[in-house]
Amino acid sequence: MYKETVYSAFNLLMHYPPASGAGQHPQPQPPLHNKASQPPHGVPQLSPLYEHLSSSHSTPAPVDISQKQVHRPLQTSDLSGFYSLTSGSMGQLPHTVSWFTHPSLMLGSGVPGHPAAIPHPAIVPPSGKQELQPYDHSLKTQAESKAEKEAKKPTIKKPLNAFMLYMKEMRAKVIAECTLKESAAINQILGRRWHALSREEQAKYYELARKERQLHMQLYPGWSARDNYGKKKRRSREKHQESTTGGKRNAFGTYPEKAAAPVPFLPMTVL
DNA sequence: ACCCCTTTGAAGTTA
DNA sequence: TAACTTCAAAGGGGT
Repeated sequence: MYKETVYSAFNLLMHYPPASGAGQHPQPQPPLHNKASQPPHGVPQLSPLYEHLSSSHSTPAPVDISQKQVHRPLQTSDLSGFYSLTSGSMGQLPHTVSWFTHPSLMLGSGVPGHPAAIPHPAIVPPSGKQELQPYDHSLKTQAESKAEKEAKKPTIKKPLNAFMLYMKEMRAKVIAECTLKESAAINQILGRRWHALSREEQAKYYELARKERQLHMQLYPGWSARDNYGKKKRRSREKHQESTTGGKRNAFGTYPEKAAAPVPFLPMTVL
């Protein structure tokens, strides 16, 4: 039973129907939450990463889920075993490890007694911390307890986009290449590197992100990005606009008018 | 302790 | 429908 679950989850991950339109630029992609939407344009066929996996990995025969009826939404527990089994070996894969190590895919919520039976990292308490000990709820009004109940609902995080996946994979490398530790500076470098990537290289991450969104949709069918709106404490809108939309985003989606924070001296290879 | 910074992209909201 | 806003990750810095 456990093995079956692991295999079916693995097959699901390995054999999502690839998108059509190979060779074009991967963006923009239509929203996947739109059920009527077509597969994204420009996303290549299964990336070399997955070809490598399907050809060399000693797994059961592939199952084409496009031909297979899915009778219920994929459950987190369906994939928990997958994570615990694969998280080690997948680290040796070429190109990237993010697909298999990304929190949204590290679905380890529930193999009882298994050392890897950790909560799904995409589902976190709203505060991101351990919950406090309960106290006397009878002292609260109904509205208060309802609000608290709502607040205690675990937060399902957004799936990572292509750039986030790229950052996750490359951050350690950039940090190793320079002495910087500050994430803001690292992210500036990663942003430049992202633009320096070829379309094919970027396409790999767009494809991963697309799969991630698909998996997220199956795991959490009713979830909407709106669910997390307002959960972060943010500074006042006025101040925020000042810093982010003081200038319009350019074609690259950045804010050219804004004075870029100086990046300390770095070797040319880093930038 | 907790928000800000900084990046891009997806998705939600507003006009 | 275009423009705008929010949130995903990360971790040092600032309050």
